[in-house]
Amino acid sequence: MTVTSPPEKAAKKPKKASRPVTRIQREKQDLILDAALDVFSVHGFRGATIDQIAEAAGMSKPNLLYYFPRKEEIHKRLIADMLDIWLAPLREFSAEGDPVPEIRSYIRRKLEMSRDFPRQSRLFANEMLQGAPRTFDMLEGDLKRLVDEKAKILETWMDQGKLNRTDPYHLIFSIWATTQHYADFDVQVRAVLGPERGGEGRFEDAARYLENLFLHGLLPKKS
Amino acid sequence: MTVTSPPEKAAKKPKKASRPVTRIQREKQDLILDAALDVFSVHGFRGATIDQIAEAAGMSKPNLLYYFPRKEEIHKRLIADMLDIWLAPLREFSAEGDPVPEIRSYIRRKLEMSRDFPRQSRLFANEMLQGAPRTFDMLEGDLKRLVDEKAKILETWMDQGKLNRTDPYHLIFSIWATTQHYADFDVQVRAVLGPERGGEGRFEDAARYLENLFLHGLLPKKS
DNA sequence: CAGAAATTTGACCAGTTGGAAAAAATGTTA
DNA sequence: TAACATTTTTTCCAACTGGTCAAATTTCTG
Repeated sequence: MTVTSPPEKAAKKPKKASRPVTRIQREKQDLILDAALDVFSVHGFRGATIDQIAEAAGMSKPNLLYYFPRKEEIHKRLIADMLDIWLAPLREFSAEGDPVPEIRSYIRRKLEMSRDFPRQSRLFANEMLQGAPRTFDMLEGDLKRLVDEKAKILETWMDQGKLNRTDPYHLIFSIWATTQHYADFDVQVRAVLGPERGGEGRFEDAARYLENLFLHGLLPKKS
Repeated sequence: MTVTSPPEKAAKKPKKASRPVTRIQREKQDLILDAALDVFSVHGFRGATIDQIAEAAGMSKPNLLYYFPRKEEIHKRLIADMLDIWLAPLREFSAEGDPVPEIRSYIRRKLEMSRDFPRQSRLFANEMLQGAPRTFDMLEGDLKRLVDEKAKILETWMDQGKLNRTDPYHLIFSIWATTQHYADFDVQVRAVLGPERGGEGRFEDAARYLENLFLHGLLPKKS
């Protein structure tokens, strides 16, 4: 059973000696990425269209495709940029300090990310909901290693009696979940809090509540 | 400037005396809804196609459209069904009991929902990420009222010294966030836990961890 | 300013999408 | 089983989709 050789995928793209990236290129690429973040973070990869992104970026579709030859290219780039920003707080989580300030500031930082980069959070959430088709390797690799490392730090603190003995992985999950909630479920949070309490102050309220929850729990000490 | 009268939208649909729904209708509708839940929960409304759903349901597109004349109809129905299931645990949250068993069982129940109805959770998450275009009224209405009511119960317990004084709204958010995380971010949870700890047992681990966190926090009592 | 390089545009295309219409097939029931 | 209602399939459509291509325009550089 003979088979005609499959059509070679146009080898990588020439990119002759990769030209030095002009001012216009940087500007337009940033414009596109910003617009694409708006669209992808709301509609996911499948639900977003190049036309939508081009319109949001104020340019024609072929013009956009001049900078990013395919839709997936833009998405890949956004995911990579996002992961960098997103994992920074966890990377800073250090064995040096004491658990209280360390955990407290980790929560603060993650909450600030939700406040300042909500679109990135939603982009990531969308990717997870879809089963991480373009991120799975990274989750199993870099992320797992990073979490394993930080979990060990937490366990050390538990051994030293500085923290209640508990599952360090689920501890990390619960910090992720509670902080990212304010970006991913923003509409719900606002709707439930109503106009008065749903303003910018909600992040300060959340920070105070979460610090308290994570450090002391809900039950009075002398229970 | 005269304008031709706009084309009347085909008045509602006759549905002559709404026929009594046959056996086949029920069966096929359930089949479609199940398939649609698979697709919508992963790709969101925009990202899902009728073809995909029809294929997943094992029928042709026009056949599917015979039961649900438009895509949005299916989605609307799924959202309504989901909200019913999803809010049941909160409705059961009662002022009668004591805070400890009440909160503990709320967490358990929400976690069981994430385990048993992950697709519904993701459908809801998708809707929130998109800014709740088809759910917003419900969030501001029914949901807000329900949460207001339960927040009052929590405040009563705080007044009685049975709970630490803290923000009851953010308390509810944190329970939602931590429990739904196991459905919405399932891939991530599994990837990070690895093959051994990422099995079915992860829900039991999570339940134990979360009960502990919410009741006692992370710091040892005699801090 | 001329020429080259970079950027933008308009026309186009094949495949997909949500959906309509009518004919064909299959139940249901008197 | 004939007459009727329900269900399914076939065919079709206009709009949208991701993407190509060559020509036109703009920007940069000597």
